[in-house]
Amino acid sequence: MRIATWNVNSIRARLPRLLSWLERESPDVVCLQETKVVDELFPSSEIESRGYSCLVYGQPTYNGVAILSRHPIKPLLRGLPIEPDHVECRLLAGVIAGVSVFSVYVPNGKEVGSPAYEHKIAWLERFRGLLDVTPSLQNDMVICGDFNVAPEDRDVHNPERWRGRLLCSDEERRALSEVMDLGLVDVTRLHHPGPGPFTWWDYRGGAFHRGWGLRIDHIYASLRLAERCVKAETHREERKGERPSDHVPVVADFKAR
DNA sequence: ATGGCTACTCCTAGTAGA
Repeated sequence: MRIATWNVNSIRARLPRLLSWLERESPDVVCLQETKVVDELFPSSEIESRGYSCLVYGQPTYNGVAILSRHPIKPLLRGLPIEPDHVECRLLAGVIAGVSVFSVYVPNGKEVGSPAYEHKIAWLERFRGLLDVTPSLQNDMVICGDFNVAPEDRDVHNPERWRGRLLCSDEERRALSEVMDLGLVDVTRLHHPGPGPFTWWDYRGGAFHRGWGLRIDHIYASLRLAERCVKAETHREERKGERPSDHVPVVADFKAR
């Protein structure tokens, strides 16, 4: 089973690239973030014609998550329970072939210490609370997404320059590690000691060309599922060429039980 | 490096992203 995650930075802007990538890589499951579109305008028919079902949870302009699958999807969750009045489409989950699949888009945080930053930390804490009562943790579960956190220095092209800054601050890393401590495995790290592989490069300043990347997109598997992970990679070629997202896909392969 | 992209929208200029 091939499971992927990709922050596409607008599903409509990225549709041609997504479709050709789907045909080339044939993932079984794809978790998308930053789709930036309401559900009625999600390009479901184009994706379904390539053999995928779509589970979507979107809003105009901002955020938006989706799960594409070659196998039937049983919807599980849309958003964090008890969301405040301000709705943000950042979490979607479904069950696919016995695996609980989560697509998450963690808030960016804007600036260390800002209200947006506090919201990011609180969001991770609430997410932890949700997972803590999820029985799937003991079974087959995968949490894919843009976590907007580079967990360690080896996830950063220049750790000294980034130290303490947004995406790398101690508080963000601690909030994420408390989620991981519930019993999740970073499957990329099973196969790559680092530095990298990076998943995001700023659009500005030729960051990709200069190698100024971060690893902020992750595939986290429950202990039981992680045992079956035989391969994990990033598709950095998707950062090249015509109209790329600023993120690239992360792809993991799991052997059958 | 922190600018100097990119994509969005009921303000094509202002906001957000990371």
